[in-house]
Amino acid sequence: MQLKRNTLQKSIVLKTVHDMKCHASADEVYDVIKKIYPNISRATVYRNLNELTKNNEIKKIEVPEGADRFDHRCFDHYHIRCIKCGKIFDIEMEYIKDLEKTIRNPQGFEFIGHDIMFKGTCPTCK
Amino acid sequence: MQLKRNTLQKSIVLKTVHDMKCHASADEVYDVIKKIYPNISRATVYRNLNELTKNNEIKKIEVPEGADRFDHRCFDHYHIRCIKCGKIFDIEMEYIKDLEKTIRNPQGFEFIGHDIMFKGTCPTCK
DNA sequence: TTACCTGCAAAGTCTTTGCACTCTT
DNA sequence: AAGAGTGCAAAGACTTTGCAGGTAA
Repeated sequence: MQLKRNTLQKSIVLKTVHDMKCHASADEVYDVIKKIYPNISRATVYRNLNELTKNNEIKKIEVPEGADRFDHRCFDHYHIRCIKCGKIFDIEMEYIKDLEKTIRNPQGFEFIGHDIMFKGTCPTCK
Repeated sequence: MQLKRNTLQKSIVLKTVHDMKCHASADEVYDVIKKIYPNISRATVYRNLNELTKNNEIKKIEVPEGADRFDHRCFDHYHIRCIKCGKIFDIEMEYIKDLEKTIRNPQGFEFIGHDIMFKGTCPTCK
């Protein structure tokens, strides 16, 4: 499915995620956009972030401990979450394509993929 | 830290998680308890689940897509989440103790551990 | 006795949704 | 013109918290 229409709001959301170059939450994206486009609605930001994720133009990182993050890098990669500041960082590690194949699977699950989330302390918080 | 006091509520919460032998959410635990102990408060269930987690008597599985789950098995292990029914299942796979050691770590993170969450379809939903 | 725990209700965080209006196509 | 997208406010899902009263040690 493609974006059906090109609205100003959609392109601003995409551009903002790309420009931020970090793992921003929907609200952080919203706050940045609001400064240059004060009438945008939070709901519109959420809707567009989700649609851009579906279309693979950005990547959603789902974080159990808090708000989901949005990443301008679309390829699969792993993350670490700092337990002190809560920020998400990229991990420099090859994506393990075949991880699913190493699993004993007597029940017969159909695997689609996996995420690895490391926990730790970032250099700033250490 | 240990449980400081043994209250009826605490022991019921622990017993219920053990007896359920599944990856129940806090609300599912609450619903079961409510049948036999109708006056218990949801807040008490949440508080006790969190305290039991801290004390390593149960294990909290943090799920980005929904409510956290509580597991009676305390050792580290991985899970799969069915994208259709949302249920969590155990994965029969060795915990990779040394995963953190394989990471290029020029920024100098301090690693504490990791979680792997597989995605897929369970036998029932397939 | 006293500090911890409980029940209750309210609030908090993050996200989605219903609705009427607007704008792309 | 049609219907997809928007802004707004409300609601929804999940969880935590403040407070007054209750209870284990």
